[in-house]
Amino acid sequence: MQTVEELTERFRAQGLRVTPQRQAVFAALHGNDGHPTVEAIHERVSSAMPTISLRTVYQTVHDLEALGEVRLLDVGLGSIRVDPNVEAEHHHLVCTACGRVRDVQFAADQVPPLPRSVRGEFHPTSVEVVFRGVCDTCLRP
Amino acid sequence: MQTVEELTERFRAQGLRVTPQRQAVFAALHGNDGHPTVEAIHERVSSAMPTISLRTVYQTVHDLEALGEVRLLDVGLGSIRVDPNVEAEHHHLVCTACGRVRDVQFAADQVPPLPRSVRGEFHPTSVEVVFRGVCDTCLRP
DNA sequence: CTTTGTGCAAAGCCTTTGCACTCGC
DNA sequence: GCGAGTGCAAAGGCTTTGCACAAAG
Repeated sequence: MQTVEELTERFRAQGLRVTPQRQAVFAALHGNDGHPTVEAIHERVSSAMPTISLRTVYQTVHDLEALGEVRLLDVGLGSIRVDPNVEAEHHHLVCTACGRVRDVQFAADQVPPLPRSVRGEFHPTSVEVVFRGVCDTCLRP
Repeated sequence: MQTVEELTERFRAQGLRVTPQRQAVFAALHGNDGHPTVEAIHERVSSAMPTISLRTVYQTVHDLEALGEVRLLDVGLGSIRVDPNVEAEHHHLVCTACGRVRDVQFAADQVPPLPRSVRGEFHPTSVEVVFRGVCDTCLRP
């Protein structure tokens, strides 16, 4: 994801306004390699800006998604995860014990292609590989 | 998924009771190669048994999952999909236009392995590959 | 000044749950 | 009969939305 300054410019260029609240959300996500829930972003930003509402975070996150600056993941844990890593194609490891989501890269030739059996019948725009299991931290307590 | 009779026996063997409602849910799923939502199963069963409640469908579906007779998928479309195909390992094509989910098989050597970079740090129990895109039916109207 | 963003609270959607009644076993 | 299953309706998460006020451009 881009820096706060870059995002400020992109938002303005799109006719979107930039507020301190939005910049606080930008800052909370920039350089973050986690996959926070909207709630988690809200909590984090709240410490510096106690009146920010969840609504503002949801809207900012959706605007960021529309600009392609984040991806919103639904890994089946109930809440949406915000993934600020959009530069590199990657996939995910989901720990079913702690709910943490971790990125994992695939070598280009390891990304599964659409099987021949359905080529021509389905026109994919993206592939997502999700490994579910237990992370090391949860395995040895 | 197994037949209504087989499921009846398995349920009884587990100390679970078998009611006409549950058998109606079994029947709605057996031999179904779709991925209905709980709501869709409920509607379908309702035509023959108008008083069946959503609660009963949810509970039956969860019991089926506990016995490994169905898989519950969350493909990020809001509702859970019930996948009666548990015999063959397979993956999914999700049409972002109509919401339909279709099975797709991978050759054994095409299923992506956990990348070397994280081996030893994560202990997967399952891999899920989801292709998102548009199905043929939606492409040409 | 116009228009978008914000905060609050209420509503929506899907799923789960409490309770009393029913009915499998 | 005992206890799990059922139906109804209410409650629970998470996300979205209506409204009036605030503030960016």
